[in-house]
Amino acid sequence: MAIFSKTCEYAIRAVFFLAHRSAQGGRVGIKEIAAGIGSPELYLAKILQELGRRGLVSSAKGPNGGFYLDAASLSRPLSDIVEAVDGDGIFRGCALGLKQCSETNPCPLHSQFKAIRDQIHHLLHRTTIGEFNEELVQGLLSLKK
Amino acid sequence: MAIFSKTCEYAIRAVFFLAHRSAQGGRVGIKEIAAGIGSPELYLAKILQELGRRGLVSSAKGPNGGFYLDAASLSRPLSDIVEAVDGDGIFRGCALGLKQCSETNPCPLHSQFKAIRDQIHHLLHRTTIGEFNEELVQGLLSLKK
DNA sequence: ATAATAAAGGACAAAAATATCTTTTATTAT
DNA sequence: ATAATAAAAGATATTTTTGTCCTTTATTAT
Ligand code: FES
Ligand code: FES
Repeated sequence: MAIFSKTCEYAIRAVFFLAHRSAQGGRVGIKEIAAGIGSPELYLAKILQELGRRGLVSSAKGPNGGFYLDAASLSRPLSDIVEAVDGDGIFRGCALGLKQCSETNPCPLHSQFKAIRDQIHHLLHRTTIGEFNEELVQGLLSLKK
Repeated sequence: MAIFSKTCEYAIRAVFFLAHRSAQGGRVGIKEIAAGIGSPELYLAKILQELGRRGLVSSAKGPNGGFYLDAASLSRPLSDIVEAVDGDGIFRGCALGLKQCSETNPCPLHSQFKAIRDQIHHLLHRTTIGEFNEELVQGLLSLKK
């Protein structure tokens, strides 16, 4: 098991890719994004459609069309992507799968895991989509392989 | 998405259940365990079979048979269960799904996530299977609902 | 207007995870 | 020895996730 679903991994990588590409103002076709992050093209298309519905990415049809991020999207937190794709289970769910995580009916791992979960939440909440553009441009960070 | 697979959640809950039940020396049938943690009986049977092969639980066939944990099992870390069921992805895998997580080819979330992953690893490694028996007996902790 | 381009949408397919069913094997008590 | 018990093992079924295909819609350039 990974922290995020595969779908969510693709979504985050794609949005990072888009962020740094559309910082220069251009639009990016699905083919280029998929090649850039190493994902199945048509599956990624579905994912971006959903993110589009939720206002996390923008797109334009026709020649010179493609996906892009506006300034508003660039400043949104990663947690928005994660919630859109994987829901809030990773933030609020019980580590051992109890119906609901609570202080009054805690599972054995509750107190320890709550602390870790909160860290994940804070990390994703304070990190914005556009935050890594510089490093991506400089090739210090990777979205592929 | 949750932290662990459903299979792994069942596995941990079942082993906790067994731990506190076999502290008094008895064996516990699969029906009772499944009812105790709220899991599908026959699916749990498969899971416990696999844990048995790996020496994490013990079992005996026939009348008065059932599952139990010996002293050795009680002192093993939770990470053994997690690795047996979910593999080591949660400890070593890249948050964004890159083939391998490394310092030389880091994804944008690498440094932040590595810290969190390490915490999860340490938590599961230092926590033993038998550790919560007292609280379970006292009903302070829950394995169901 | 027409043709070309590119995303949107709906239907379908394959793979993996979860769950169930049936038969076999080992153990115990009679 | 025999019958009853309970886990092991193997086969099958269902559901969810992941991935693909095909048609439609919107936009642009000619
Ligand atoms: S009840 Fe399990 S993590 Fe809170
Ligand atoms: S490379 Fe992604 S978490 Fe280390």
